[in-house]
Amino acid sequence: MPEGSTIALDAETRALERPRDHTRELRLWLRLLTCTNMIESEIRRRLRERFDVTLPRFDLMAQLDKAPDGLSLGEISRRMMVSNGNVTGLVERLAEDGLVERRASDTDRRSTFVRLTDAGHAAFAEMAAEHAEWIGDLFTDLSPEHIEGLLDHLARTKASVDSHSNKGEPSR
Amino acid sequence: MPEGSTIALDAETRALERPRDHTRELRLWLRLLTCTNMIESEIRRRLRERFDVTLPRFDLMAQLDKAPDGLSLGEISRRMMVSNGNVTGLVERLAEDGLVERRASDTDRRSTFVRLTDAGHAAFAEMAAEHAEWIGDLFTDLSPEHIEGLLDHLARTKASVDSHSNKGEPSR
DNA sequence: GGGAGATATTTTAAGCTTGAAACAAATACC
DNA sequence: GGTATTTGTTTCAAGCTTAAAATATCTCCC
Repeated sequence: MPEGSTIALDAETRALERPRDHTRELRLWLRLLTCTNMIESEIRRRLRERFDVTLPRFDLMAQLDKAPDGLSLGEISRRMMVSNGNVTGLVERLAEDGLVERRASDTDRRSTFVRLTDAGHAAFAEMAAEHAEWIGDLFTDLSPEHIEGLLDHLARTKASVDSHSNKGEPSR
Repeated sequence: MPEGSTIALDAETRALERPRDHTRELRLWLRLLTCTNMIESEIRRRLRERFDVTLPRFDLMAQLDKAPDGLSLGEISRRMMVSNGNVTGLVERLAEDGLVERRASDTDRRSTFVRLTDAGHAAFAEMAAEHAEWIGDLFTDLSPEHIEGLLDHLARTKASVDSHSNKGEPSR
């Protein structure tokens, strides 16, 4: 019973029937998820304990802090990788607390721009400083080489995921 | 003005006042989060489109699939790294769909065990097969060496995060 | 055996998140 | 110029998620 007895079409058929083994890839995905979840939970917990703020609120403020001229809701949504409707509610609650302010766009009447208020800037500056310490703290045991290696590996992982995601290609 | 003129105590004080630079660590955290979010969104989207199921439901079924004898709610909560109350509701909804069944523990009257029904096993098997393909697909561009390297790096990252998290140390 | 504390689960209120539907305004194209 | 499509946002219903408080049961230890 020689191995090469199947013809080309059979090989293709077999590829459909007997998928490759993805054990290592699954393991990698699981570990990536576990790492991220651990860090995220810890940051979330500390933000709540220390500043009584949620992670999504902090993330949104971080986006605005990097954009002094403000951002449209859609741009925030893209950068945070969350749905539009989500941002609407988040901004609404932050505005209630006086941390952000909304302003209609001059050029596009559909669009609303959001930016941090002075109070928002001050609050974020205080949180961001501690947040950076926490991250440094959690990664304390990692050498600079380890960090650079990971950054590189993740960049290539991101590229692979990116080019094999079916995102944004609905009906055409 | 020689550099070494400060005494030991000053060095320590200065360390408190001028925190180290955590730019690289922050960048790493951001990239880790982005990678995970991209993959998670894609998997979430495919699970919904293909099987009309949510990611948490899939994750819970995956835990039960690995434990033929069933798991207590608390054990599920630990393994999924989510709150107890979350699992209560998730199991409730899965039970309504006939995918899992609950049974009181013989030895501990506080505890409930959950396991997949036959329908649950069948449904999960179908989803898991495709899910594995998706992960393999997203990671297609990564060499085996890349994957192993990442697994190792992440394991050490996890260890660092683990030992610097203040989890589960309330009072005392 | 009885009380103190630990453990397993549920309930609750609040907030987060999503996808889909609905609108409104801008842009493209004929 | 007028229609068709795209783009920016909001609304909605459903589900997810959490922390904290409440309940019930178990275990330890004197």
